[in-house]
Amino acid sequence: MSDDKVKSAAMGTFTRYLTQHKLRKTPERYAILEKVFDLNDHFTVESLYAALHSDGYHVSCTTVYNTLELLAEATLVRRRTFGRQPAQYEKIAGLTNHHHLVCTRCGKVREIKDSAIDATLSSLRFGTFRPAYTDLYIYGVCSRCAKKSRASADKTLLTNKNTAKKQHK
Amino acid sequence: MSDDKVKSAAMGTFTRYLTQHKLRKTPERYAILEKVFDLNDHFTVESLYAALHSDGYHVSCTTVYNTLELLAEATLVRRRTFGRQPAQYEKIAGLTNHHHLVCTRCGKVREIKDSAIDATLSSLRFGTFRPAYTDLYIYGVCSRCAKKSRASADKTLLTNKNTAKKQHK
DNA sequence: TTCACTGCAAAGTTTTTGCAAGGAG
DNA sequence: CTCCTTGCAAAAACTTTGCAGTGAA
Repeated sequence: MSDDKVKSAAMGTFTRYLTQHKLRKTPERYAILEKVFDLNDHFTVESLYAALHSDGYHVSCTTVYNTLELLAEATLVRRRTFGRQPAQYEKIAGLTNHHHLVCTRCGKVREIKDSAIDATLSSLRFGTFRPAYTDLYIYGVCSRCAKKSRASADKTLLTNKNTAKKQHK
Repeated sequence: MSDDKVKSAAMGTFTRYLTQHKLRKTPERYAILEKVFDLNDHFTVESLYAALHSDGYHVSCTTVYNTLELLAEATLVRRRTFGRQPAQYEKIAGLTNHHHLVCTRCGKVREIKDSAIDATLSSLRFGTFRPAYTDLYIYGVCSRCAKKSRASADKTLLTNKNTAKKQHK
């Protein structure tokens, strides 16, 4: 499906959602939806807000939050949180499915694709609960951090300062 | 493995971690670790703080945050975030593996167990990245919300007030 | 003795809320 | 014409930071 088709399908879904819930179809809401579907990766409230403004379109922060919540309820956008960073959002349709490797040491996130996981996940059924999409985080230590800790096991005195600082990060 | 064994293993790991990183073994840190391993489910910084205080043990909020971060780095505790709620923590060892069904409508979380998923997940390998544990969230609409929305599709006028209020939740 | 750790209070950051003005239905 | 929405500013909620005193090594 082309990006444009994905976008217009999303607009249709959103319109239906708004109608069904007796909510208003305001220009702000559609402007935000369009922008979200133009972006091809994660974004935060702030970056979306900035992107809209740099397009010369003024929307308040409140409205961005508001609309993203609606879009999330309409299953057009997902919201995720990594560590203690601000919430990240991304459109649901039109993105290839992916999962996240998160380093517990440095917080770095790497995206991965794995069809075996996808197959298992998409076959899930839970009685009355209707799954729409899933989120998988795999925590561990990235190679860089693993190497670092192997190194520090030796030069104990030198790394002293580093480990102390880490604590307050 | 019994709860006590799990706990003392955790204390051993923590001690090793502290030594290796040249950090101090303070009573506060061990008190927090013990409490964490006494709890058998999710907790927040606040509930842990309260639990310690009701035991008559005074630790500051700062120290709780601090120590939980250390425990997370030592892979003894995991940190997760559901929706916009405060971060939830839980011990890693000694809890049976489980995943979460999250309702995108009302935010309710239900724990589930599924050995097929566990099998797939535990077999994962990603080159130099060493997986320690995983986190799976399955989003969808819970039966209660599904029923509610089916109902509101009809009695449009009556539900008007409800949908409006939801927006600012 | 040293300097990492604790606790408090103050500051930050992200997100939510109150309210008046505006515009969709 | 109604009342849902917007935008601003103020408030809230959670977390981090600065600093002085304390205590682990």
